[in-house]
Amino acid sequence: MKILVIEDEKLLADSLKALLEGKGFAVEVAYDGETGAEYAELGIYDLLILDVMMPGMDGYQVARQVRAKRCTTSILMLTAKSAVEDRICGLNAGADYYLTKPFDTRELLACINALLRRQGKQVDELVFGNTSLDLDTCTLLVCGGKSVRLSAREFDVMRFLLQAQDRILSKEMILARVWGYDSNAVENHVEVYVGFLRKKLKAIGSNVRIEAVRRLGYRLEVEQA
Amino acid sequence: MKILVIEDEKLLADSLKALLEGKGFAVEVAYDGETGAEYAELGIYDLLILDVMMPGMDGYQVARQVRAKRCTTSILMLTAKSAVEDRICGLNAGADYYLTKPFDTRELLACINALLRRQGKQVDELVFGNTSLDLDTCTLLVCGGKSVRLSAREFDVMRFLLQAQDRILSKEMILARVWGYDSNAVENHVEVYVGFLRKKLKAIGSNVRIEAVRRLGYRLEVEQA
DNA sequence: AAGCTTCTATGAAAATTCTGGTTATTGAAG
DNA sequence: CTTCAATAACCAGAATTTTCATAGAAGCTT
Repeated sequence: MKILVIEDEKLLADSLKALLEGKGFAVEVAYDGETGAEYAELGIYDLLILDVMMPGMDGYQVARQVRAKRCTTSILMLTAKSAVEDRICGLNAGADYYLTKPFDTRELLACINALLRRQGKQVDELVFGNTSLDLDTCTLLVCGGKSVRLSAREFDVMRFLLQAQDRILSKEMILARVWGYDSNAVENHVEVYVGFLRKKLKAIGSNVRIEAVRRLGYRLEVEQA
Repeated sequence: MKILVIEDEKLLADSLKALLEGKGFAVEVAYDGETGAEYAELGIYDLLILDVMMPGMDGYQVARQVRAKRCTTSILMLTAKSAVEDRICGLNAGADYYLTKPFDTRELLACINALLRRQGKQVDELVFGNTSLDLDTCTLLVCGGKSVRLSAREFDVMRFLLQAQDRILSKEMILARVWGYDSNAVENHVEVYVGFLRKKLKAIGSNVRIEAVRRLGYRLEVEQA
């Protein structure tokens, strides 16, 4: 995670850098608006922390220019100006969050997390071996390879297996979970669907195998080459 | 643009609703946390406005539950609690922005815009494949080609599909979003309107197909030549 | 009436379940 | 260490059920 701090007060800028680096971020600092905007437009940062009041180009101008260049990096505006008008101005200039100084460092970190969480590839994916299950599209895909759609029932079974990772799931458990506790489906249904899934896993070249564990059930396993 | 307000003070809730509807948003209100969470989990809203202090389930709990259900709707938290700890708690619970009462309506609107802008949903045109939807004229058009007018209902369905891009939308979700969660429309209505849209997409030579995903719903797909 | 929306009905398609038979694995007895 | 029942797993295809697409009629609204 790469953060650019644009702040003319060296003291604050440097202490921010230290704080954030302590939390594991890669931090760069620009001490004026012009260079800040220039760096920001590279589009290589995950977040900009932007002071409003700076000599030369102020924070609003930087935000507007960055946005005008279609750069969508999240912007956290940080300033001593606490008037409502200033906050509105900042948000309208393209900021994603507005925090007034003096700020609590824990609050700053919570904001940063919220912003990164929002843009972060909210990976709605379950993974095992080289294979993952996309929850949005019900698609099973091999890392950098083929993919295949699952039917609703196949998807439910696969998801349950992936959630269990390499633990063993009994057929009773799978039945109860996928078909429902009170359905009258029988264990053979599980066997049939495991069969379907094995076929599809093989078709896309997955290294995940559904291993049958006698008397106990099934579990996922990564095939050794 | 659909907003859900979760707020137990009827007066505030209703004036928020009026304010936002005046700005062209479709607004629904839940007067307690439980029903609010239930509605929110439908995933049909573009934004949740969430009060923290409510009897029963409070705002933090609602946010956490909604996030636990993998619902990524933006959350704007609104509350009288102004302590730093509360703001941190809200953000960590999954909120995207934290605003303290009393708030300036212009600031609220600026926040909402910032959040919606971030979702990339404020654009005047939704695009998929070679086809786009003009929000001003309710017109579906193929890049450099023909165009066709959509009826209001067709438009709502198409817009929802385009917002979801290639994610699968269940008929239930489309019903809730387009016809309203409390309408007595049935799933066949969705099927019928998908039929209409397919006809129009074909008529203008679009490469966008509305694929039916059995048991799960519909999704957009670009037709391979 | 025209156009949009809703409703109903029907055939088609696909997913799911069921069935019966074949193959594999286990554990105990020889 | 074999052999052999017994049990479990697997498979292919048929039967069933569910879901989907479409046409056309009916109802509204303007």
